[in-house]
Amino acid sequence: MSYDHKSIEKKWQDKWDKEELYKTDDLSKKPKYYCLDMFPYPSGAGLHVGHPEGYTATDIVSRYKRMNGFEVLHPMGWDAFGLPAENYAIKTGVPPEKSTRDNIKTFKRQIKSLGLSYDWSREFATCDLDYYKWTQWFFLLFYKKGLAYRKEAKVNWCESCKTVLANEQVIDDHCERCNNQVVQKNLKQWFFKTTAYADRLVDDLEKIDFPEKLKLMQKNWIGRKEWIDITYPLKDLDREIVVSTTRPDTNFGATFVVIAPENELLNAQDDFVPKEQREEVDAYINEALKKTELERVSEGRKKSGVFTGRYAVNKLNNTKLPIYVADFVLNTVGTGMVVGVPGHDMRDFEFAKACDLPIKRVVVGPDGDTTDITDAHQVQEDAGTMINSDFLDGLEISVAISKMMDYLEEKGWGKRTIRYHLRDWLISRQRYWGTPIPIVYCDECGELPLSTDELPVVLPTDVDFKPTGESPLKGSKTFHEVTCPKCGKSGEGVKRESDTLDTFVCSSWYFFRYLDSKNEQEFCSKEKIQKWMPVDLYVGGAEHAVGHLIYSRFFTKVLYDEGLCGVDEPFKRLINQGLIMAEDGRKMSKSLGNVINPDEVVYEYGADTMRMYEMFMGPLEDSKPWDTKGIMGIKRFLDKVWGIAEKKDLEDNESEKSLEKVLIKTIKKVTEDIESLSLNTAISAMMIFLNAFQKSEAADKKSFETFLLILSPFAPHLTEEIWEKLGHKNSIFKESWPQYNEALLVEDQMEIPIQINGKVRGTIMVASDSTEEDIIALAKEVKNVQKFIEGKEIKKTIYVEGRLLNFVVI
RNA sequence: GGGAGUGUGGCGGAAUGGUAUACGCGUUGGACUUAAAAUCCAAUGGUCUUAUGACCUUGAGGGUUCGAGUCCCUCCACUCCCACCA
Repeated sequence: MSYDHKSIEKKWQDKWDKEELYKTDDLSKKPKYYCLDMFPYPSGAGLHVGHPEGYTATDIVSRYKRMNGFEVLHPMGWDAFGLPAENYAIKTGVPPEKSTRDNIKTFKRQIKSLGLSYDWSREFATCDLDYYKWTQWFFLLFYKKGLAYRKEAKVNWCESCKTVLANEQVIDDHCERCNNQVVQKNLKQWFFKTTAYADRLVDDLEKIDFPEKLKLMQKNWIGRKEWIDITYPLKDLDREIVVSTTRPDTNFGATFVVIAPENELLNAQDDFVPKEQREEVDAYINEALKKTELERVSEGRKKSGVFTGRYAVNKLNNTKLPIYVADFVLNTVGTGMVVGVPGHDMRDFEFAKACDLPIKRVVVGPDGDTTDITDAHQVQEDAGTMINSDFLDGLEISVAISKMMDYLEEKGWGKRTIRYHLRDWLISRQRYWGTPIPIVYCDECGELPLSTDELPVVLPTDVDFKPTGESPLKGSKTFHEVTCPKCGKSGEGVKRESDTLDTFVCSSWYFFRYLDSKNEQEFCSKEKIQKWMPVDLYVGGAEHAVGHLIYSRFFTKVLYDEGLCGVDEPFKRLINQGLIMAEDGRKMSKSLGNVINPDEVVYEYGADTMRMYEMFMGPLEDSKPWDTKGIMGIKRFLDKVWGIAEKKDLEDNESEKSLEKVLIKTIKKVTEDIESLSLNTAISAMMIFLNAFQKSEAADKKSFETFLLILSPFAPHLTEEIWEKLGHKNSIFKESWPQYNEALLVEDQMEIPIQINGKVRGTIMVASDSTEEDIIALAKEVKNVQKFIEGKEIKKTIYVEGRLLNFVVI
């Protein structure tokens, strides 16, 4: 018996809206629960089936928490600035503002069709003027605290499109749009000093409930390690160089030093490179700098380099190390120089082979090999015993590392330092569709921040989106009408910053704005922060592991230090939902034509079926393939529920004992499963109950109503409709979550499997209060058991209370 | 190259070290129907067996344990993240 999902779902969505059923009360005395989804980027493609997965999970938790007496904050908004809208504008001429607003409309309609219990009164988009005003305010806060600064950095540049490219627009070193080769260009750019918080970002991971996998990703990304800066005197020049390493243990095996082509030591003004080598070195550097990082890596790891003409002295053994310049060394790592130990580092080995440099063994091979290293397979990197290394001989590598560090520090030749893989966050973009940066440049006074009462800096509309090679805001006439905050001059010589902010800046604080989205005086009032932070549950994709989730933590820590927020971690618990794959097991993509449109599923089967199907597919965190046939299983389940409500013979009689037990088990299982977000097994449990209910001779109204309550967070429309049909005046969501009495689960009989040597040979039914002796005696009478113990010695008997009995025989 | 994870029926998946395959899909048979769909009932890991039952089975191989899908070791396959990071 199929129910009319279209009219039922529409009816309740309208009613919930009208009655503002999900509006959150800031003044409520109930305990708070902040349940948050990662807000979507409203793309032109519309909602994807991946979105409802996370949204349904948080919706179930929100409804469940409300029924458990919590005041729940469950908001939604739009991550609205970004590149796709700008690209669309370049292609079609439609302004980003227009296409973005249209997309938001579509997204909102689609999300609403799923019956999600958001408090829409708090909605905002990051491109709203009164949102990005506060994003600018955050920039000024960071600037004031010395956490925002400007320096030269490389950008990807496409000569034919005359534009800067984001990393994701560079495909295999070529421009996504025109396929032209991408080059690197230096520009002055803005940074946030995330590195200042590196330690706390690592250490505080212990305080929060994130997936271990994600914590590890963040740890590795921040990459805190102990290094040692070693000083090397130069030969024939009264100077020293500092080379940093995490592996000083192999330093007796050093045969050369390599320096990155970008390194400033190699500048023409510096006397580091002797005259006779100048030409050759410059030629090499020019070639190297033309290549992008990607190109440098992708050349099959072929090594090249030239001798600089200079030598460093290894004080450990007074050997001369020739200094080379080579592009496999990265200037951003350590001090931009590497000591080459070709015997025990693959890259150094390849380089030594390429430049015909000597190779020295200082670690014994795994098979006791102590011969000369001539072949790549002999190169050993991270384990083994030291040899040819003076005081380190015989030590394991791990021990040798700290011993060598101690020695170098004692001698005053080196100094331990903590270094990080994390770099400062490059936040400026040479783009139009983003938050303008509130900085003014004056010919007289230089770089100046605006004061906060001059905000917002409004994004102008008199802009040509077609790329010209410069930030689009540069060409606006109105935008640069500004007076210098210091000398008051205006006109020529006073200009605004024309870069915009990375959209990740906008999304680093949006979870604060929901708390107080209409506040015109502050980004959020202190009382509201005090009341609602931290977010109790945050659900979203794993792709934000080392981006958004680090930036948001960084922002919150800055606010904490500024005394504006009482907690220094924004998210108490985080869950990553897995990808939903296409039916063919591949990723859904437009080009493969295997995309499932949620609108069609909702239209055909209803929102409740769609919601429950996505929850039933498998564990929330796993990636799993879509199966259109599988939807029918859920559809049948909901139709059955409807069918029961339609039947007139639902009586107020006493429920059967056995059915009552199944119900208690179901409440317990669903309650625990929602808490742990194991929603697939919660649904199985409800199916088991429904099967039992249908089979039961005395299926009663009371049990059915209790079942509706636990089903309601999953299938809100259907349960609400049935609730009303059964004569209730108030919304089912105003009811309390059912409690269960576990004591009623105690059975007077229990089934005990009998094992012989761990193999089940029979089962017995015994009274629940039977003693071990009783059970053993009964077990020995089972025919099949006797067959296996006859004529054998029972060596040992194991009884696990209420679980099983095992005879060990020989 | 580094790090993390995953391997269970035809498929998605379930199992605090204690009766592996719950729940759903699919398939097969049956009921209802002139017929089909829908619905309902039954069966459904494999091999052997008349039945009772026996043997095998959680990627492969070993180990610990009275007992292993679960813990340990070796190997194989796949997935994700990072990556010339010194």
